[in-house]
Amino acid sequence: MAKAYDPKAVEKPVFDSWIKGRYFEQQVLEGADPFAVVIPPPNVTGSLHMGHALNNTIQDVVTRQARMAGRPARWILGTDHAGIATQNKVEQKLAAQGLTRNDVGREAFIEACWEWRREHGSTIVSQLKAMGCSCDYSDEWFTMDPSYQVAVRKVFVDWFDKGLIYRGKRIINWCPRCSTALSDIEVEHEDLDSHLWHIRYPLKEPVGGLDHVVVATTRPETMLGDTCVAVHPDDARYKDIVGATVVLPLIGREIPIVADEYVDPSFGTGAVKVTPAHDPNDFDIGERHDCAKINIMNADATISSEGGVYAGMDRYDARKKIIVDLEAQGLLVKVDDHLHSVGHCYRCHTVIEPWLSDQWFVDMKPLAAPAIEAVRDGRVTFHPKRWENVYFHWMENIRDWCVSRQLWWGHQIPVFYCDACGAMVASETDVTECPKCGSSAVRQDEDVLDTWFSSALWPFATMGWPEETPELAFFYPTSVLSTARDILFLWVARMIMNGMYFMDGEIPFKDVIIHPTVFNAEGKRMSKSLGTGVDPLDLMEHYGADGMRFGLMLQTTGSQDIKFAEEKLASSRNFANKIWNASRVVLMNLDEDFEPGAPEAATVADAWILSRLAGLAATVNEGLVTYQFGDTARSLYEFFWNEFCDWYIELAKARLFAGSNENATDEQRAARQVAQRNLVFVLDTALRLLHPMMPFVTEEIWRQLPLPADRRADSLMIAAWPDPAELAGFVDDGAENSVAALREIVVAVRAVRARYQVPQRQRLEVIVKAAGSDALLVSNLGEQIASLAGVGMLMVDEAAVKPSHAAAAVAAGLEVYVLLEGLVDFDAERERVTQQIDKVRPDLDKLERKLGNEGFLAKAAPEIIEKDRARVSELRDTLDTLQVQLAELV
RNA sequence: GGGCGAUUAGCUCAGGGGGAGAGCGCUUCCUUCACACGGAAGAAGUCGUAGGUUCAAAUCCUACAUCGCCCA
Repeated sequence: MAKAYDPKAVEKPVFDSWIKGRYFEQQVLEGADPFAVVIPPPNVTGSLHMGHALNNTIQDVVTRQARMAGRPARWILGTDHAGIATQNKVEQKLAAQGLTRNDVGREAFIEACWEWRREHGSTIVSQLKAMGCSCDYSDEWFTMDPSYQVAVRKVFVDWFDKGLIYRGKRIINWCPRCSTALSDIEVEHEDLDSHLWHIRYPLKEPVGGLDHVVVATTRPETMLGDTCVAVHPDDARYKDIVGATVVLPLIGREIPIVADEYVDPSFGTGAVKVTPAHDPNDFDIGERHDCAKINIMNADATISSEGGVYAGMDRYDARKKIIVDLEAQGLLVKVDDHLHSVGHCYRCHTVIEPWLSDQWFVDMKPLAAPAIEAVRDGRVTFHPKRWENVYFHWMENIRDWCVSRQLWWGHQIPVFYCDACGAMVASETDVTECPKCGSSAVRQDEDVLDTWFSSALWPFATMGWPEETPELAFFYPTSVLSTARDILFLWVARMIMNGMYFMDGEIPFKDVIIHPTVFNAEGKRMSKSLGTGVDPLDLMEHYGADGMRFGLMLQTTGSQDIKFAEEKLASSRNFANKIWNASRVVLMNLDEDFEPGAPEAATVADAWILSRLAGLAATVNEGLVTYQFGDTARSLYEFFWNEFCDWYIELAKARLFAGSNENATDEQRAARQVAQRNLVFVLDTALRLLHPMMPFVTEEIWRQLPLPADRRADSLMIAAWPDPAELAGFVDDGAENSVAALREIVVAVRAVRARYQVPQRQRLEVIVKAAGSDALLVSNLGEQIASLAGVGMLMVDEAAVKPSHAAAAVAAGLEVYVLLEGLVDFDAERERVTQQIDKVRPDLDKLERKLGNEGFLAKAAPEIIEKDRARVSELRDTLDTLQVQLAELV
């Protein structure tokens, strides 16, 4: 084995061996308890970012654990066709040749999209492989696969026939750059510093001395499309002018003043201009008062021919010009500063235009009801649970979903129109002849469906639905869905609704993990365009895949944000190296003829490490099934480094070395073998527990371990998960206490050595003052204490008196004297002991006061009182001892 | 406006009624035959502020402050 762990040398061959062994593939296994995960399909245009790195590590950890625990585990892989994003990429490519999609035509454009996907679509999959993700790479899905198209069409036609999908002229969110409608949740709102313009609208005829009304607006340019002015019906200021007529400035259109409950009298002037074709609330007001809906904007956000002299101008140029013109006419009353929430396209960040157009909608309320119930009654559980409230809030206020997109790349809406008789039918197969009149003048709707419409089918369409496949029967519902919070509505909620609707009310997954969002070290959103991102591939280059994975797991706590700490990856890389080297020392100390065997609690050290191992197995098991990744990673780290490496291996060395000596006795040889077997057993078990988080280094080492036949497997990833119940028999509180005492004494002696800079190789003489069971304990641990603390002579004496040339310490409640002929610095010792007294005394005082408190004695739990009494007695002993030591330092 | 989260050592974060913890960084010592990606020993915190509940609060409750996210 190399002296240091080299991820580059290990990862590729290990991964290839997993592929070769086909361990990632999982067939239907009737009668077994399946474990399935569907990957949140990454955008086919995308490359791996930190969110993916974290999310896929989580999925791999739970999948690997389940697989080792014996469940048939399948992690279903694939990508999303990402309508807008892919179309943008291909349009950019065309633009480089001076072409637009209209130049090449729809068919050629779609072919270019497929071409793009063939060239770039596997990027992210290869990156998942680099991470070691145990997805089933032989079963890769794409939301535009032919069979997936069948599923999408079936869903659309089913809903269409049941009236859950309808076409309507509504205000939708229009992205002028992408030139498509978006759903409400694809719009990101951002508060921008803007203005509230107060504009005077003259009345056609004065009413009761009033000759105008002042409206306040954040969007003056839309006035071109105003078709009424609204006030609140109870607003005394405007009571008289309701029903009067206003002459719209710049345009000259006569429009009415209406009274509507929607108007907030306290906002602005209490009078609002109403533009039904350019604002959803205005649309509703317009509907109630039967006002015209005048669309003053083109698809590219320039002013349409309805906009008079402003026609053809960009919306913001028109705004400037309109303000100038109003001011010139004396109609601009004032301009206030105003913080305005502005919607932006989630794909390109262009400001959204609320726009009146014909679109397809899904009626969500009937779909939402059972999906709410499934979370309410716990069939679906969110982790952390608080996300359920966010889900409920959105689902209970759900609005209809605009699913049509004016794009070419995507699932074309399977609705066919007959130009001869005007019939409209939805069909799972292409229609070439009108089913009503037989005409062949039939054309398909030109729009495509929202990408999320297809990805909402992911948990069952990836199992072959609508075919009744064995996979679907076996693996659905899936076990866990892990994802980022920003697609809770876009995807998770819709999957639950779709799953329940099309799978006979069966949920698509039982547990939903909403993992933290990874921000950069400054707490800012990671963004490639802003250069604030960190590339997981770079991180793996520096720290290895295991280092990156474990470093991410350490940071995955219940918090909703991670301020990315690269130093955690560095310590995780060091941890991988530590695992490597600990394994090296174990393997290097095995003999050619080593016979694997069961562990044996032959010494207190053995009993202790086996007890700790049992505790670790329980902790890790519990941690992983409850998705406590940070805690679990910490437990593994602490056990392996601070217990196994720092203490057990060091303790075992004495037996290993003594037993390998030429002159070793049979007894020593036997002890060496026991130590060897225990080292192998603990390492074997620890590697299993570590494997889900650090698959590469653990696999590489594990294959070199000589194991008993019943513990072998072709790969660690399919070896048995340690069963906490089987290990529970090793729990040994006595051994844990003994080793705790041993550690305290060793540390105390080492501290003296460090304080006086006694060279490592110089043996020390130590006296421990102890009586009764304490004396027995220390005597029994004598050899170990001696070997770990570099002690040449250890004496346990009930009546020991501190020699004047000794440094003293208190450890495990016992006095420890370290003999230092001519070395003791009395002044320094006095200062140190004084410091210790100053530290102990306040603790003791506090505890004594507590135990003198009658309320405490009356109400606290007996075991707490007992524990505190024991502590007081120990602290008092310590304090007494320290005071005696101080007095002797003269 | 409503909701959620965060505030603990210089930094990044655990801990969630009963002895303040880790990693990194820092100080001192050590190339001893697993590991310097290492070992040994240390220093370092009025647990955001103010109230309250309790025998007991970093931990529970209520306000407030600051930062962040979501919804309208």
